[in-house]
Amino acid sequence: MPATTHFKKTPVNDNDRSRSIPSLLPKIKQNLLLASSPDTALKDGLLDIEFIQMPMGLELYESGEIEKYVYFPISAIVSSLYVMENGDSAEMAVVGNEGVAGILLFMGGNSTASCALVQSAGSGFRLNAKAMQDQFAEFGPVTHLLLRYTQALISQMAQTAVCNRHHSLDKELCRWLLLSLDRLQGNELLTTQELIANMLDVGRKGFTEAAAELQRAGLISYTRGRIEVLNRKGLDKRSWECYAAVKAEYDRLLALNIVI
Amino acid sequence: MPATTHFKKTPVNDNDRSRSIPSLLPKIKQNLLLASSPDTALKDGLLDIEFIQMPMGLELYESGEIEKYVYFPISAIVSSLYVMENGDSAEMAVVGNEGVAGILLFMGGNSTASCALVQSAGSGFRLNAKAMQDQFAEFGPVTHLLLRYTQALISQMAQTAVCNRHHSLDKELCRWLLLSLDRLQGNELLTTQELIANMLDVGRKGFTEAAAELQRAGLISYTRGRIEVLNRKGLDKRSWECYAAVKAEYDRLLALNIVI
DNA sequence: GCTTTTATGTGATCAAACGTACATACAAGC
DNA sequence: GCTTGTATGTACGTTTGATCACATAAAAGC
Repeated sequence: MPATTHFKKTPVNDNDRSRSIPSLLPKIKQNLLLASSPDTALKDGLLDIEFIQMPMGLELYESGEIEKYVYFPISAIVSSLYVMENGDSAEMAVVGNEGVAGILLFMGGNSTASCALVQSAGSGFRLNAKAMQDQFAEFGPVTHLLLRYTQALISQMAQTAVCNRHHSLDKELCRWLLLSLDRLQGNELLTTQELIANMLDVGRKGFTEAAAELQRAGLISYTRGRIEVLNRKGLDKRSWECYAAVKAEYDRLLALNIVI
Repeated sequence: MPATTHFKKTPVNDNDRSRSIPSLLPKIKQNLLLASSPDTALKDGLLDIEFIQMPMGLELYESGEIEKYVYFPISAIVSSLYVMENGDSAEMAVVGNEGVAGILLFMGGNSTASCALVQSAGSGFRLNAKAMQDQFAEFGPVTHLLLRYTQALISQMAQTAVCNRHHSLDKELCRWLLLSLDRLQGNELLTTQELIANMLDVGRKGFTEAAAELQRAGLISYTRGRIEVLNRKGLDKRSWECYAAVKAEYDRLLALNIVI
């Protein structure tokens, strides 16, 4: 896929809307949460699933709104942000092909206090709220999988909060880069520094310094709109356990490589 | 209850262990989450519930441990902390008589990355893990209530994270005081500045200044081990929406005054 | 090739918060 | 009344990051 599609302006691509589930199955399996769901659940419950493009900057939902869909990214990355009235915000969690955005939908409250933003362009699926809630209400394997995913997400939020509270920008950046990278193929991110800075709600200035610092240390290399990670281990080490702890918790709770 | 019991050192009081549920019912109803549960659920599912004293500083569980109990505070307040390997920590949420500590128990992962600490002494109930999980597995009104509570808790975590990220100490303190006060009777907190400072993992120095600032503004008044809130509205205003947003979300999701 | 837009680098100032160390003052025990 | 422990106040220097303004440099459009 050429890099230009990363800046596509069309909000959604409905071309694949009419495809039958069987033809979508290989793609569906690329979302690890969907891949871990029993095939029966996929066939019965996901009739309304739609394959969509998710361009960078697309707002999946705003705070306070009632959510109409949940989103299962494949190659896209979604950031969950909490935004205050005065515009102050903080990124709570990153969601990629390991999970689903819109988790609070099936917790009972219809709206959420956070908003979700496509941080890195790509594709994914969306499923309407009703179908998702029905699946959840089965209280079967899918329900338990979603609950464990929720717990993993909570862990990520907690770790993010501590990291925000205590660590300098460059450590935060290390954690962020690794978390994002895990949800992509390859070693490069196509985003501007300013976008990341906005995501973490940190001044671009401070951010630039942190990035420069990491580049000096030989851990990353960046040019306009592109950040390449050169040394994952180095970033990991530099982030203290902020990245490793989150990753361990995801592995433990979701055992993503194993189909239930 | 005399103030001295607030510093009781005995970890748990098993005196009431043998009481039958009916005789405990009035007390049970003091926890709003339990009060909102259908009576049938209380009678069927809570046979093993135990009334306990929760002295200040008691650690209900440590990070990584497998939880044996969940805790429903009545007059106690529990803080949920996330602690890193190097000791850096952050308070994620405050739990009082409106909720339950140990929420992650029924999410599927057996252990939790956070730990819980009694921040203000008092009484409460504990219920063994198995009984709690069985109740949750019924997937009835109690399950949905617990899920909504979880969502409220997530909102509190998110708001706390943003507040940590952006606001000065005195605003954080305002939020914290109000959240704690909501979970107590009266207008005073029996805690030392140092304990609160540890809770928020902020230097005692900075904390003292913030407290002094609030006292100068006539919002609180404190002496050793005792903080009295003089002007709730003032604190609310000063905390921006950090307190109000959390409170609104709890009210919306739990409608605590209404029995389901 | 030129201009326009957008991304990134830099510099200077300012406030908030940390760490450390020390000073004070209240409380409990004997 | 005295000592001891603990809670709180204060002062220093340092660091980090926020803010604003401006300089440079790479891409995009024509």
